[in-house]
Amino acid sequence: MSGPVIPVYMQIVDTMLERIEQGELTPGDRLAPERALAGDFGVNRRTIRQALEVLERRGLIERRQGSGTFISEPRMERGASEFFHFTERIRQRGFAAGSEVLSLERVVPSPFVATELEISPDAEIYRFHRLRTISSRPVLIETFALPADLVPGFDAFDVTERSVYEIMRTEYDIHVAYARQSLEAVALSQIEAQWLGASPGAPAMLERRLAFDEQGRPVDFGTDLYRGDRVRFVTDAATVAVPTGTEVSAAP
Amino acid sequence: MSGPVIPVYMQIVDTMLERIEQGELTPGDRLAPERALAGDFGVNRRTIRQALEVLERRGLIERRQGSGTFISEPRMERGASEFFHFTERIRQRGFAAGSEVLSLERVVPSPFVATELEISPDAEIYRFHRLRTISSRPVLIETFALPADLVPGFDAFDVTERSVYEIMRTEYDIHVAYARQSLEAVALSQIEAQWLGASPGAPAMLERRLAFDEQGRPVDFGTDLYRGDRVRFVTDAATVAVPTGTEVSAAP
DNA sequence: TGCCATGATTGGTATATACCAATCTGACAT
DNA sequence: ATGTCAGATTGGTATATACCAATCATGGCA
Repeated sequence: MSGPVIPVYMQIVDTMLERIEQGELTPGDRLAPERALAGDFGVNRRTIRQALEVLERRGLIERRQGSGTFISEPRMERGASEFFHFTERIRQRGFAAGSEVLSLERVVPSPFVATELEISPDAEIYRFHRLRTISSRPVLIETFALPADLVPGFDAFDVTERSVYEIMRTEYDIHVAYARQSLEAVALSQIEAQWLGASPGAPAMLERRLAFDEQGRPVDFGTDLYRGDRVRFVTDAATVAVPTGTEVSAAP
Repeated sequence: MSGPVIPVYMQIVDTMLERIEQGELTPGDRLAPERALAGDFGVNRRTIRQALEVLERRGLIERRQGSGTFISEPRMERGASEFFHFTERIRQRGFAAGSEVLSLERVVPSPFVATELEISPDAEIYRFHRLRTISSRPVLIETFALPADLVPGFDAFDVTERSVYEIMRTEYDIHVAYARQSLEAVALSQIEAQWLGASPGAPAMLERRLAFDEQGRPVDFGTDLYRGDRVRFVTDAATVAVPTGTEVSAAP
C-alpha cells in the first residue's frame, strides 16, 4: 500500500543525479563500468543500462563503446538568466513591460503533465497563467506548472512583480539550467483571444517548454502564447552544422 | 568480409520507415502488438522494443500502455537556427521529401528587395516559388530572390531536384555562409492556402531570410511559409547560439 | 626508443523468460 | 439501457545469459 511505484532504474537515475549534485561526480569523470554498477546496485546490467539511457537522453552523460561512460559538460548555454528574462529585454528596448496574474491555483495535474514533470499522478502542482504586456498592450500569455513539492508555499510570492525563476532560485535554491522548447504556429481560442485582445482564430506563436534544473530534474512545464502580430523571433543562422537533438542518428 | 554490420533492430526500423513511407501505415494506425511483431520478424520482443524506442525518439510513433502503439501525425521538426537541408532532414526521418516549382522568372525587383540585396534598382533578379511536400502533403512554400548578375543562366538548372544553395555552390562558386532570419506567426492568404491545401486564415509560420556568402554579400532574399499544423521548431538550449539566440522584439 | 600485435576492458546487441501496470472488452447484474 | 467488475490484451520493468565491436593497455620486438 506504499505510494507510487518508482521503477528501479528511475531510482538509480535519482541516485546518480544526487551524486552529480553532491559533486561526487564532476564533468569529465568516468563512471564505473556497467557491469560494476550492476553489482554495486545489486541489479541486472540491463537495468543499469536503462538508467544510463535516461541520463544520456538528458545530456548528462556520454557513452563511448570500448572506453566508458563519462559525465558531460553541463549544457548551460542560453541559460535561464539570459533567455527567460522578458522584462529586462523589453525595458532595454525602451518599452514598458507589464504583468498580470490571470490565475494561480494548487491542483492535481493531468497524467500527461505529471509524466512530463516526473512526479506521481496524485502529487500536486502550482499552475498559473500570467499576461505580459508591452506599453500596456497584451503580448503573451505564460503558463506554468511547478511541482508543489519543490516550491511549497509558492503562492505566497508576488508573481506580478517578480520573475518565476528568480523566486525559485532565491527562495527555493532551484536553479533552472536549461529547457527543451519548441515553437509552432497556432490559432487563438476564444478565451485566449479575449485575454490578448485579439480575434479568435488569429495567428499566434506557441512555445512549449520543459525546464530542468542543474541536476536535470524537470522543474517547470508550460507554454508561452504570443500574439502573432506583436512578436518576431530572431533566429540568425550560420551554415555550420548544428548538433541539435533533432538530428537523427542511430545512436540515441 | 561482409559489408557494414547493421543491427537487427535498425533493420527493423528501416522496414517500418518504408512501410510508413509507402503508405502501408498512416497516422493514427495501430501497430501490431510487440509480441506479434516479434513473431513476424522472427526476433525477440526485446529487439522489437529497441526498434520502437528509436521510432519513438524520432517522434514517429506513440506508445500507450495497455492500449497499443500508434503512428503519430508527421510533423517536420527543425532547430530554429538551422535553415539548410530540408530534403536530407526529412528523408532521415523516413518520409518522402517532394518538391514542385510554382514559378520561376527573371524580373526587376521592387525597390525594397533591391535595397536588401544591395543591388541597383534596375538590376534583375531570379525570383521563384517552390512548394515542398512531405509524404506528398504540402508543408511549406519557399520564395527566393537571387541577384541575376551573380547567377547568370540560373533558370537552366532544375530546382525541382537540386538544392538552390547547392547549385549556387557548385555552379557559381557562391558559398552561402550566414543568414539573418526571423520567425513570426501569420494567417494564410487565399492563394497561399490553396497551394498548401489549407484554409485561408489558417495559422502559419513565416520565416524571413536574408542570406550572405562568405564575403558578406547578400545573395538571397526570401521567405519560407510553413503550414502551422505540420511543423515545429525546436529551440532547445542544447544548440549553442548564444550570440544570435532567439530574441523577442516588439513588432512595429 | 618506438612501433605494433594481442589480449583485456567496456559498451552494444540479442535471446529467453517472467511478472507488473494500464487499458480495453464484454458478460452480467441492476 | 446502464453501470460494474472480471478477465484478456498490451506495453513496462526486471532478471539471467551470451556474444559482438570498439577501445585501451601491456609487453615483446625491431
